[in-house]
Amino acid sequence: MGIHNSDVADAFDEIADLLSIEGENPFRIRAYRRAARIVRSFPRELAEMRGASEFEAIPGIGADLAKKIVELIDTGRLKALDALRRRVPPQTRELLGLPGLGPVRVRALMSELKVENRQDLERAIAAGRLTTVHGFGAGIQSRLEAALARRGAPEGRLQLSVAAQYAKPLREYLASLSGVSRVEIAGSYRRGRDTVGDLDVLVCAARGAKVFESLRRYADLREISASGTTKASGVLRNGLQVDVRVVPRRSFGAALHYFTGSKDHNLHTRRLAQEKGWKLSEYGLFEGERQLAGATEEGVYRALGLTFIPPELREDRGEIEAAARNALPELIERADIKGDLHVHTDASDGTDSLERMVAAAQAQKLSYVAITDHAKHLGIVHGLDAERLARQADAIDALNERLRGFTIFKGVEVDILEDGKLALADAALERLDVVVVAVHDHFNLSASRQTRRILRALERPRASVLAHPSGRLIGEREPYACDFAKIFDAVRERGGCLEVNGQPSRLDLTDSLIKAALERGVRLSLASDAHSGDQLAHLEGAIRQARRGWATRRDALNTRPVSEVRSVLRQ
DNA sequence: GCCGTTTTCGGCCCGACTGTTTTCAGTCG
Repeated sequence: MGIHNSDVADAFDEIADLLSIEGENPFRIRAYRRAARIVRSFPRELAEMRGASEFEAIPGIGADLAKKIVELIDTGRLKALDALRRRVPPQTRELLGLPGLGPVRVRALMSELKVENRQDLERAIAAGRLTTVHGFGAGIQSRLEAALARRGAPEGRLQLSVAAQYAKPLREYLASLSGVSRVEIAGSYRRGRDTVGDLDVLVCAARGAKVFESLRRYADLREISASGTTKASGVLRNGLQVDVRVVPRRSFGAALHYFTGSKDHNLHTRRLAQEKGWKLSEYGLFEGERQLAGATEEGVYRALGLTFIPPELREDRGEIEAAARNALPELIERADIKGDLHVHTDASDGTDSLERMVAAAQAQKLSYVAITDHAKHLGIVHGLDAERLARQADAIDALNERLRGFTIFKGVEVDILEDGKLALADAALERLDVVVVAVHDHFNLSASRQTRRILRALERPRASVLAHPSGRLIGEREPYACDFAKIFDAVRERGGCLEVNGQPSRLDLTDSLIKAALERGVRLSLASDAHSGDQLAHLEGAIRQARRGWATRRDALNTRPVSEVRSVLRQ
């Protein structure tokens, strides 16, 4: 059993929690949390790397944490964590997740009442002992009772597209209120992250109280948990947390910057301000009392000596340094996209005919589309065999004859079998323009077998696009274990493409893997993987994801005109 | 615990809201 990055991150998070309950130095705790975040989204498997010296080169990982990573990979354990668990009962962590309970109050519960987990807490409340502890009043008790009654874990993160269904109506409602001049959904929603934990809503208005009064009447709202003069928090009926912040016009840009995040990006920009002797907060950039910037985000960045940083890049992954050098990438946009190299029809598991998919692509202002129905394989519904694939190719040739200014590429999406062979023989692929290869089963092979399997498939002469390359399904399945660096190099060397799949539940590649791939010079294919005409809109998801991976127009094949695409695919 | 064209020691973002307070600590983002 190998150690994955998420195991390392989990260990660091647990250390941070337990240290906080112990009352350790908050900056030391922050270092562990930061390291956990970095490791969790790190594009390479740490276990595949060379060791301490390479770990130390990662910003945020120093000598001590590098040694701990080595120990965890080599032995599967961490002595420091084991010792910590003996000093602080590990179940106390679950108390930290309850509203109003932080490290100080958890420590008080442990020492005063011997409360170490949720059950202990329930019993203490039932016995009426909670309010005997200093700092615990009736208010906190009733909040805790409510939280304990709700049971289970708090609602997890929503897929971005699901969150959008709630964000858009809320935004419209708030924007319609009198006195409100502008509303933005900020946070990870605005950064285009693949999942959203809560909605951070920024409202430009002179007075917060009136806005919050109206918020209380919003039909989809379940409760308001906090409400002051500039800030209110509530929960929608579906459990989604909503934080609304009201700011005046002169602070709107600074507040939008602050509320968009990410946390690490904000900390970094605030440090920049500090170095110049200034102060950056949600109210603006200040030199003493004097406001230097704040009405617009552009103004805040400019005053800090930075070019405007698109929200998708704000993860403190080098964007601030790049902006200081005026070296940010010109991120890919919808208008750059000329075609889609991965769509399905009702010949396999799609719902629309070839003709309707073509019409939908034309309506999306695309100039080409590749029809890539599934090839026949175990578990694939209505997959095409060589004969049906040939008949579809005939139909596409005939339809291409009639089309003006639009091209249909003949393609297929073919399974990579467990041993790396393809589910169709090379001969059946020869006539096609685009061969999309993909893993659809056996996700749990060892990293070395999974890597060998995919590398072998990429050696097939006609394989051109590796679809949804990590295999992850958001909230359901993690990326499979595999040496992505080797796969990226193989794709580049054969002149193929890595797909960025825009299906809302996939968004695969992930942002950090896209960035890693581009650093290795790999070309992308941004694809909708549409199974119906209206799903061509999923291209938007692929574009957002590619932007988060620092992709420019030049990084994607399907920003090129049809002639160039054909020659690249045929080489 | 990390990090360094001011530093290898001494810093580490900043503000809102709540509750139990009587001037503020704790929590949250």
